[in-house]
Amino acid sequence: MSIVGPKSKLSSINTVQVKNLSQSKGVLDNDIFFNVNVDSNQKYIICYALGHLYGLSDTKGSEQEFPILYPSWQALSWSRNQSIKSKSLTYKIKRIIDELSKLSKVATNFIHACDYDQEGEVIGYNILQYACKNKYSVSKRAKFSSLTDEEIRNSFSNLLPPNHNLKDAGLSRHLIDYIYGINLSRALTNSVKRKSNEKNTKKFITLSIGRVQGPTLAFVVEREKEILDHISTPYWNILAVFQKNDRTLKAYYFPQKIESKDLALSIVAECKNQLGKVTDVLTNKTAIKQPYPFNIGDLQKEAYRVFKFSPNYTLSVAEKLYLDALISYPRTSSQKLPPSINYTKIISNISKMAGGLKQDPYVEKTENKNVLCYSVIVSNLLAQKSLIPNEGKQDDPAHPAIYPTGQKSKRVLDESESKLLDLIVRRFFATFGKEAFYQQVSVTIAIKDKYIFKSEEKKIISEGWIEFYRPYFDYSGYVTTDTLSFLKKDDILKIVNIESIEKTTQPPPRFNQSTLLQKMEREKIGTKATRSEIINTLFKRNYIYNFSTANDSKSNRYAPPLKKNTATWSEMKADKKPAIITPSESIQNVRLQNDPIRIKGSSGIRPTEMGIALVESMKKYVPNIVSTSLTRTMEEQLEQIESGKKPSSSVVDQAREQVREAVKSFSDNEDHIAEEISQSLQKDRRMESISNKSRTTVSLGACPVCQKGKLIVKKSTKTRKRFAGCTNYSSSNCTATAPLPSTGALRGLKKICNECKWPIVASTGTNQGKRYRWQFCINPQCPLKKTKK
DNA sequence: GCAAGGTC
Repeated sequence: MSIVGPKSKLSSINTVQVKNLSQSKGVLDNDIFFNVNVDSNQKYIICYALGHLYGLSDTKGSEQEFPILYPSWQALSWSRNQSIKSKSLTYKIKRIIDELSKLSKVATNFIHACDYDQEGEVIGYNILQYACKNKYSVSKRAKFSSLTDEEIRNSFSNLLPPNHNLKDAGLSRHLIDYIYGINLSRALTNSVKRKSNEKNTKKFITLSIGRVQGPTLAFVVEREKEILDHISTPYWNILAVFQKNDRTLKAYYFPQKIESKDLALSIVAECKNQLGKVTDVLTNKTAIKQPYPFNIGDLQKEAYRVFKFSPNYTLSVAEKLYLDALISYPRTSSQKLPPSINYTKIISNISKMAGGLKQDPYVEKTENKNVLCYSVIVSNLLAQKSLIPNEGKQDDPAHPAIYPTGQKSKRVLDESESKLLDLIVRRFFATFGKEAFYQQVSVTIAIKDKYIFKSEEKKIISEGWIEFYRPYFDYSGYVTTDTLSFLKKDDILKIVNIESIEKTTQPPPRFNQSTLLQKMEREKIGTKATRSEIINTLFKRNYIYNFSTANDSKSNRYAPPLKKNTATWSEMKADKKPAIITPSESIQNVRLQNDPIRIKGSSGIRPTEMGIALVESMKKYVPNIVSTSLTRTMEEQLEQIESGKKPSSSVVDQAREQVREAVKSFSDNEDHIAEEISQSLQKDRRMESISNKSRTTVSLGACPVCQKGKLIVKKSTKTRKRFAGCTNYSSSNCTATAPLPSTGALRGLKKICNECKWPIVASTGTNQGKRYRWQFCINPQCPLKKTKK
């Protein structure tokens, strides 16, 4: 038998030729096992894994003392923390493990054919050890990197012994991440829990930190510090408007940035009412290369840019498209498209799938004639002499870049799915297109032979691939009609207007989800498949939040107190314990800072007070965990394990020792840490409640029970569902409540029910895609409702 | 239940 990695691999093994499955019917689960003939006299039963089937866990039953330094491998289907969402996955894992252990009893040989990398080695190792009962050392290893017939056949006829070093490196990675992550997360959570027990506040939160979470959060905190520390300094530009005959053009004084106002004003005065002379007109033609095919990171960045999809959302939508066989495997880092995927076939298939289908949203859109529909692009491409994609440097041992399969969808895709698929299809087309060109005109104008003004503009002169990618190409920075090329050298121009413009230096921009992801990629933390998830975790933990400035039309979301010179920030600089803020002071701060205009910098991700407090505490007590150096040194050591220069035990023991020390310094300073974090937590909560109050509450009408309060829409802290409750709940214990529909807009109608006097409410709903409105008495006990029955 | 890493 042999075990390959993900199920997606089987489709390529299929190309080796999957033999008739009937012979195994009734014996083997055909969903899981495949009978394969690799060469004439060898038969294999092939099975796929679903990523990891086993995971590290606090050893069952025996409660290990904290910190947990010796976790053990358990089947993932047994672990308790499976969310409802992944129940079917848990079930599948269980089935695969069961089937594998049954089959392993009668198998004669074992071949490990997962990805030939650390994680792949561990996946297969665990299956061979636990499901098949200690078969790793007797197993053989198939090593192939590209999934071609030839390579797979080759690897099966040249099987290798298992790579113990690779396996050890992989197991160590798991152990180190677990030991650091679980123990420090628990230490954090517990310290805050103890603190809140003291104060008798029952609210309980989960905190977490890890090798990737830590540095990622630190990136956001450091950037925020840079922004708030930024001192704006003024500088000046000089803008002149020149005229020749009836045409005008704008040009900036060069060098553009002028540090002193006096200098700027004197230049303006010198140039006023003078004539300008064109000293140079330069015309350049530059190519705009075709884009690379998408890997997952590039897709996430592009989908963020054009649709504002979060990276995590993009991955989830791409996954759906993949499971429906509309695109290839999305979790890839490759920017390459091997010819074996058959470009021509895919391209012509896309043309077939186009004909007015959902997949080609532009086919009949008359309002946007500039966007080409698939069939036009396809005939365009097929008419080309050759089809060669413009590939990027990045590669992936296991998968090619993301490409559309050209298959028709069997179901109606929702809006996001259609959008993402269209993006992938057009990107795929674009990589095969012709180079585009723009023309750049640069004009230099001199006044009194002394003052230089420059103007330049770019115009696309040959669209090439951009034609295919039109709805998504970023045209900003290009002009559609040029305003400069009419100029010739030695032309004399009149100055129509000249003025100095005051500007100020700007702090660096805040990260958004896309740029944070790029930062993680650059720093090489996390993996292609997990980065976006980790950003999501930081949001979930309330370490970071999206902040929009007043300039953004979108919601002015809750902005926690963060201002230079508040206790937290001065503390950050002085590296000492924060001063206690008196309630009145902090409320004032809150009000001031809740006004988004008061917060410096651009829209984007900001750390919450808790996120800042966490990074600051960790910097003091476990600096490793918020620095990329942990990943760096870990990777160096894993390499040494892999090359046999170091035993894994010494590396893992070192991690154990470090965590033991960290946990100790943590408990020695627990009071400080807990104090800082719970204070920050309270600040964040206060902010949230203030911003909740400032957010418009939806009033449904007067409370019929206490007659004094109003019924408003509230959100249950437990179920997160909304319900109607009385505003006097906290002040005079009015417990009037009523259930509300979970979706749709709600509005009080200022009408009351004739029968029970409860408010009548209007709501909107959708039924089979159609919107409708309805009105109802919200009292669940209304007599009218009973008589109807 | 907390990590990070696979994947349906």
